[in-house]
Amino acid sequence: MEIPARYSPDSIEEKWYAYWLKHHCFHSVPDEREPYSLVIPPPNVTGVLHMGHMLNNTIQDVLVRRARMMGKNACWVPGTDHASIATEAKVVAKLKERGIEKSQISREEFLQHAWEWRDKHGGIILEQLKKLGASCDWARTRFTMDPEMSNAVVDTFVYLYHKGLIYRGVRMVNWDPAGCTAVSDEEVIHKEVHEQLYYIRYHLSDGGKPCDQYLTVATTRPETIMADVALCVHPQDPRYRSLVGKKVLIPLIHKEIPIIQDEYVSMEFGTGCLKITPAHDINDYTIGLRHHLPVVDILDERGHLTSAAQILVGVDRFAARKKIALMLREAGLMEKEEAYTTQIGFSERTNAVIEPRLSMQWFMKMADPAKQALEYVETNQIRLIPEKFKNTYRHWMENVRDWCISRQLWWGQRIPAWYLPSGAFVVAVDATQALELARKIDPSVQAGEIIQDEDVLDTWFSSWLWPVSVFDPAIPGHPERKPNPDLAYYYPTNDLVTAPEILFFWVARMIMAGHEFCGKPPFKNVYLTGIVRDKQGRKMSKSLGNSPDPLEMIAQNGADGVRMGMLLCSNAGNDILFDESQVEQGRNFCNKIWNAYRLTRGWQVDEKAEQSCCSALTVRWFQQRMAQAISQVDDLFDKFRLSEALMLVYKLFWDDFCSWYLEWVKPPAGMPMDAATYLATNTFLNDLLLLLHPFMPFITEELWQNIAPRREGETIMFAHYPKPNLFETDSLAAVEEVKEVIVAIRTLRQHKKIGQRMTLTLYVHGPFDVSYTPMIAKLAHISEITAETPPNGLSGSSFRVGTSDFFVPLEVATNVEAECQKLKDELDYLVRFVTSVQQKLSNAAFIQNAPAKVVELEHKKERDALAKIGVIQTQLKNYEA
RNA sequence: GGGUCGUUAGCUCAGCAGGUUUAGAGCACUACCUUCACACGGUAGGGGUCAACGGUUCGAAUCCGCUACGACCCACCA
Repeated sequence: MEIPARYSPDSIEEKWYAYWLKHHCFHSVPDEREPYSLVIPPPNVTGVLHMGHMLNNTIQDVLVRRARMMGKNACWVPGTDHASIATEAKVVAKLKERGIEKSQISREEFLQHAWEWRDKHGGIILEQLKKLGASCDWARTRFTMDPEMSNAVVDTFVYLYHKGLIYRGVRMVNWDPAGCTAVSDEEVIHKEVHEQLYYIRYHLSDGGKPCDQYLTVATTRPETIMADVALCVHPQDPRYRSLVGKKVLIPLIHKEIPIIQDEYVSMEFGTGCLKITPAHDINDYTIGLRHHLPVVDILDERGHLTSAAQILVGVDRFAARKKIALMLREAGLMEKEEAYTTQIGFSERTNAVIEPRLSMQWFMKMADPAKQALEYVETNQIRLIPEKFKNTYRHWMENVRDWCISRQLWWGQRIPAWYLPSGAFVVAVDATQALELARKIDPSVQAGEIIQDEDVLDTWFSSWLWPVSVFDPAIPGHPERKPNPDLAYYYPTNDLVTAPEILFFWVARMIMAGHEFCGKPPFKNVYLTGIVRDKQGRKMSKSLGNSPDPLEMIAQNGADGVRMGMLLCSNAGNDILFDESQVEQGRNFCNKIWNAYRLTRGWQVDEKAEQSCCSALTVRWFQQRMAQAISQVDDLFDKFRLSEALMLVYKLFWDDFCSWYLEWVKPPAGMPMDAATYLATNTFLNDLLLLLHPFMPFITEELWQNIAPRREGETIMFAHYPKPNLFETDSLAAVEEVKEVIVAIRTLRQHKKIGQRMTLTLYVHGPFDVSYTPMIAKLAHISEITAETPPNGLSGSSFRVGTSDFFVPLEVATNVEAECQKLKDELDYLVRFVTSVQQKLSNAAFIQNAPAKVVELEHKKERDALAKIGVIQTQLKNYEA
């Protein structure tokens, strides 16, 4: 049986994923076991896998696989999000390519296209997750626009409306002129931009004709001057006091507007004179309300000037800005222009500059839900990992504003409100119920006369129900609803793994919904991953083209290698500077594991052979080491320190198991091995595979299947995760000293150019436990270790481990001068060190104040260093003699 | 403008209820080695005044203050 020297993942990964699916290993149904549940942050239905997903889902898979092995009934629910604005934008673009404008087709036709698009591209991302090894319960896959999921959303709306938490009103909202929709505050991203500050002259009006006298106004948005309804100055500003109450003319259109005063205006900024444009600025809007000013809206939904602007009608706002500036210059009304840096809001989805716009929208009151959502986190009923996000979370929850939940889109759950001809409206789960309610207002109303609201709900208004609705879509609004065993069993879920950027969008709102509908928070731990960045620290994005193709990476290095690469650099909450070399490290590790298996596979067992002393000692040591490592791993998992847990297992396998254990027990080439050691080695390998499985599911399954006979359907996924045992730190420390001795002898050989084959004798003086001699003998090629004093005049080298001196007789010519210099340097260093320790010890305050333990430690340092100095001095003397 | 977090080897990070650390790990690097599991390897090794300054303390990478730089969050001065 020939096993290749290199591990090749592709066929193996495919084989085991199919096997797991075939045997329904990922599927979970409620039973008497303790549940462990986790819901996927649903990716956009038409999205493709990027590095962020890779990281996020690898972490989830590690958690869920470990829980499963620990005997819990683990359930990881997958699914996708309809992502209303993002998907709608994609469909609109797609239709445009085919020469179809959204405005030319009906809502129904558009939705048909959208569903076609979804059927074609939806779920690709879930297929990609399978390549990663994700152990999702695919039978439970949900989509936020599945009929029953949508019903839940509608029910929720109706329920909250009747509870008084949802209302409709005209408000200044963040308008996305590219998406032609309102967006919530959270979907606006502020960026610093370099703009111009224009200083524009408004001449005073003399009965509609311009006087010579003028006021200068500084603005970044000259294209909105046509929407001005007043100029405003500070009441205390002496420059303008006499002008208040007079009128000025808007440049270019010569419309007369008043000069008013308001304390809002800052006297220091610009000219101290502010133009008031209520329709296009939130502050101006509030000032306008205060002074009962009219609202002149000159922009349409796409950000083009309307006829209300009188000039440049139909021109885009930014083009208009340039043109107006030009016209003002030509008219001699532009006093000056200066560079100006300011923050501007951009749409998260379309990257269009957000336009403050007055419009009728639906809102949800957030004050009360936020209070409860904050309390869960403050009282640690929900743990944020890392904890630093608590501050950010608190700040947001304490300053939350009402949530604009309506979107002027078609792709999504349509708002369940119906309007009567009179303009009154009713909120109901469907048209039939709506008609009933409508007739209570106007008994004469007919079915065809009530019209449903054209808008849909914000995507987050469906995803905030996710941890509830995936288990039971029939949420609230149904007081008579039946108890649902899935919800009762799996809710609340255990962990949520997501990105900090959606802590407010999604996590906070899920907490609110969970509380509202289940009376309990939806999860216990929120693990916030970092943003995946490239080596230069730039966010990985499609537009930058700096994101490696995850599937390509898996094809190159195997899913296990990629998972390991992701995990190694993923400490919670910090951004991840991703470097493909880490994936290479993962791939190399797979190969190491593979070859350790190859080695043990090749061993012949001799039932009659006695276990060697060395092997017995080694097995005993590794038992201790395993026990220690298992409890360390448990501890790291409790703290969600996944990358450290993986590193620990990595070193356990590579260093402790391969470099030490296997080398110690390895029989000489062609020789058989005793049964006891063989059995122990297999057990260790088995346990190591179990520890590794959550991180690297495929290779561990492959090897686990091979190291012992398995029945069809059996899988490492349900093998019992190793439990921590007690271990003796003393014997572990003893073997650490053994390793040190071996390393010292190896170093000696290298420096003195003594071949590995040449056996040496070792003299030891001190408390070193000589019962470990066989282990040293094997790896350092020592023929014997003796406690005798070496005969006088014997040449050789000495070293020190712990508090024992070692001496190796050597008859090799040495470069005495170089050797002495090296020893002198070392001596120098030690003398300086001892001096500093002694200084500390001679400090009365230190002796008085420091704990006895610390003082004793310093004494020990002194003793050890002095002893080392002694050894070196003897060596030097020997050389000089 | 306000706030949060960070700055430890070339890189990514751990250590931070002050003293068992004369600051650790992995990767990268250097030298030697194709020796019978693995060159996607072995053995050995080099590398940091813990961002700067000041303070508290017998003692500071660890606590406090300030500065610089970086990241993020929040915010209606046009």
